[in-house]
Amino acid sequence: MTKKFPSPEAIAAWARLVRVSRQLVERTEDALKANGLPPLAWYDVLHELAEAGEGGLRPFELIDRILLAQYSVSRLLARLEADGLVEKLPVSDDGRGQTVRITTSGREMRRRIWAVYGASIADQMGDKLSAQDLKTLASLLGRLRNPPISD
Amino acid sequence: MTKKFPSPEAIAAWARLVRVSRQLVERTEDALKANGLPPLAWYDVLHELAEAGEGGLRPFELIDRILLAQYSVSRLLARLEADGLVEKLPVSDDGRGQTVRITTSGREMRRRIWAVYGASIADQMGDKLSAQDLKTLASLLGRLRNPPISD
DNA sequence: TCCTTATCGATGCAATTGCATCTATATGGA
DNA sequence: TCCATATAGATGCAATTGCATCGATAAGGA
Repeated sequence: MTKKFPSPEAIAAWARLVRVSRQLVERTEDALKANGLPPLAWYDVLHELAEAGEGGLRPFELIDRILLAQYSVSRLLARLEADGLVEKLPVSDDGRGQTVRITTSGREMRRRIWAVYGASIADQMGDKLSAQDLKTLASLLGRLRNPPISD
Repeated sequence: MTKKFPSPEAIAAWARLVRVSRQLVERTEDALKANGLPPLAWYDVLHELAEAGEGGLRPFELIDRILLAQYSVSRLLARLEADGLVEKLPVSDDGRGQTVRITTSGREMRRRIWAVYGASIADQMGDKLSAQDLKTLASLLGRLRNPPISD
């Protein structure tokens, strides 16, 4: 960690970034709760698994994609399985592991969550900034990532 | 909640925003932990109280400034008090309430946290974007806020 | 004054999270 | 083959969080 201090612009941008993202996520979580739906993290997993298709994903692959701790994923999957939204299959060539696949009702739940989640994104982002501004925003944010995304 | 779907640009910007802010905050929290310092939330409170000066702040005023639930603030203040970083004073004209004031060691702790926090902001934001880009970013984010900030 | 309602802050309890560690299997070298 | 080490995933326990509610004081109207 370099020993130095941030510019006023960096501080202002940081504060905005942290505040705004918290507010947006919170509003979305509230909307989900209000509709009796599970938290965003569930969507993230269901989304990744839906993308992965029939082959499913190993839990450790999921850890890379959604950024959660190993134990968080382990428990999240246990809850999803208990709700019948995913199924765990033993994997032939690695006795330690398993493959997680989304079920039909998992896909159904994903759709129901998206109805609320997508609307929340539209309300909170699409309605506030033009397509051009959204691209600029994404690009600037991409440069903050680690590793940065140039696009 | 309007029933509609977000544009691809809105989805991309949302994903970036959520991911990047999570990553940045996480790295900062890790840096604090690595230096044996308390979480960011402590800094937020100490910062607000330092700004407020001798008069201190009522807990409910703190709730407005840092966006935390009432019970979170109540417990956070209890921990800060237990660590001698803040002190609670009865308030004369309202028997229900109290005034919270930062102590000398609270100011000291704030400085120590800032040494790490500020460096993290500089590393993660100041070094990645120009002052102009940081202003653009803050401005775009401001328009996502509720209520929006025009600047 | 009395009563109803609102506000301030704390807290019991259940659920969730974080940390450390565990079990089981895999891998690679002697 | 045997052993040391690494990786996959689960879990016990303590700390933290979220929800609901509580106790206490305040405010406002009848």
